[in-house]
Amino acid sequence: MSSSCLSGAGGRTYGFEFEFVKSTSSSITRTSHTSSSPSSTISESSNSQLAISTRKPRTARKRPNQTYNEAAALLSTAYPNLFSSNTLKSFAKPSPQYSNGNISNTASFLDDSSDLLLPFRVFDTSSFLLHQYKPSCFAVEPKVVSVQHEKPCQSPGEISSRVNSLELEDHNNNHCGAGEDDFDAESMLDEEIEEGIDSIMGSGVELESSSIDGASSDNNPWSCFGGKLDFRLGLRRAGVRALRSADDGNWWNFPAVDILQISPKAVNKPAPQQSVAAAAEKAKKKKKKVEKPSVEVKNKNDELPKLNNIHAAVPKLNSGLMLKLNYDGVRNSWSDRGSPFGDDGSASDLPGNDVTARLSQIDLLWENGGMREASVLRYKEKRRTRLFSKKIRYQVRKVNADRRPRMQGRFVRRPISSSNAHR
DNA sequence: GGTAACGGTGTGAAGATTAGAATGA
DNA sequence: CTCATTCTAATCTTCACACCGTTAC
Repeated sequence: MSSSCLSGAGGRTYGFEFEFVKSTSSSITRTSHTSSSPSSTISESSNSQLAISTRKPRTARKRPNQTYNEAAALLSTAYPNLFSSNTLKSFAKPSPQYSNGNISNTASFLDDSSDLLLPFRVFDTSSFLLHQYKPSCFAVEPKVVSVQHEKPCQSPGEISSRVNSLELEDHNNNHCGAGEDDFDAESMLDEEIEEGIDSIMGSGVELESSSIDGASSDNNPWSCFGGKLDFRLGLRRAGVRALRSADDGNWWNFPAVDILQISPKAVNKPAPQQSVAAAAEKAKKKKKKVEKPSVEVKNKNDELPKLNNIHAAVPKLNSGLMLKLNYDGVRNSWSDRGSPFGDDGSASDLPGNDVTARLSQIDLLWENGGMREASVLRYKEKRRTRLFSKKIRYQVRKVNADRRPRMQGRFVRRPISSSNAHR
C-alpha cells in the first residue's frame, strides 16, 4: 500500500520514477510535461497544500446485487406480470454493514428486488441438471463431459440466486476446477512458456510427446477426449502457431510438413530401428512388384490406403475437409522427375527405399538438430535485426502529407486557391 | 484509371491499478 | 469487534486502428 500512497493512480510505478528523475533536473520541464495522468509528482502531491487533484471523485461503489436489484425493480415496474415481486419471500441477506447507516435507500431495493431472485424456475432445473453430473464420467465419457461441462462453467453467474450460486461454486470447484481448469491452464501455460523458436516451430521432443504419444490412448491425457484431439494438438503447436507468428515463409515449412499426419510413428510409435527395419521389409516386397523410375510415386500411392487406415483408426474429425487428389495426374506429372524427396539416385540407394524410411530419416535429421540449429540461428538473427520503427516507403508522400492541411488530424480538402497555387 | 501510402487525431478495447466492500479468523 | 485477506467495480493508461484528401506509383 505504500506504493499507492506515493505514486497515486495507476501505471504509476514507472511513471513515478520517470517524474522523479525529471523533478531533480528542473521544475520547468516538469510543468511543461503534458501528461494526462492526474497522478502528478510526489513533490507536488506531498509538499503543496494547494495541490489540486484533477482526479474525478470516485463514484459510490454499488453494493453487490444492487445493479441487479435496480434492474429487477425496473423490470417489475415495467412488466409486473412477468416479474412479480409478491410471490416470493425476501432472500436479502441482512449484512451488518448494510444495517449500519446509509443503506436506507438501498434497503428498499433489497426488499423489493430480492423477491425477484427466484422466480426463474428454469435456472433451478438447470442447476438440477448440474447435480446429475458426476465427476467420474469425466474419465469414462469425456465427450459427454465436455458438452455438459462447458455450459455451467462458463456462466455460473447466470444463476443469480445466492443459494444456487453457492451450490454452483461447489460444483465448479469440484469439477471444473479440478478437471478442466487444470487441463486448460497447464496446457496453455506450457504454450506460453515456450519462447522464441520453440513457439514457432515446436521442438522435436514436443512433437513426439504431444502428438505422437497422443495416439496411444492408455496413458495419454488427451485420450479422454475420445481421440479427437490427438493429432490436432501437435499440429496446432507446430503448424498453426507457426503460421501465426512466422513471417519468413520458408523455414517453418519443412518441419511442419505433414509428417505428423503421414508419419507411421503417429500411430504405433515403433522404435526407430524397428520402423527402419519394417520399412526395409516393405521396400523389399514392393521392389518385387515394380522396378520402374516412378516406383516411389507409386509406392507413395500404395502408402495412401495405409495412411487412410491410420486415419480411420482415429475418429474422423474433418472428413469433409479431406483433399481429393487426382492421383493419376500427380503420378503422370511426376513420372519423369524422379523422387520428390531429393537427390535422384543417391537416395534410391539408401536402405528402406520408400516413404516410410525417408520420413523416418527426415525425422531423425530433425531430431539431430542440424537443421533445427540453423533455423534457430536464423530466427534469432531476424529477431535481433527487427525494426519496430515505421518505415517510410515513399519520402515524397511523406512530404506531401506533411504539407497537407488537416482538421483534427484528418486530411481536409485543400482550398481551391491554394490547390491551384500548388499546381 | 485504380490504389496504396502518407500523418495527426479521435475512439474504443484491453489491460493495469486503485480502493471500497465483503468475508473469515 | 478488529484485522487481514479477498473480491470486485471504478478509474486510468496504453495501444491499435479508422478516418480524411492528395498524389505518386
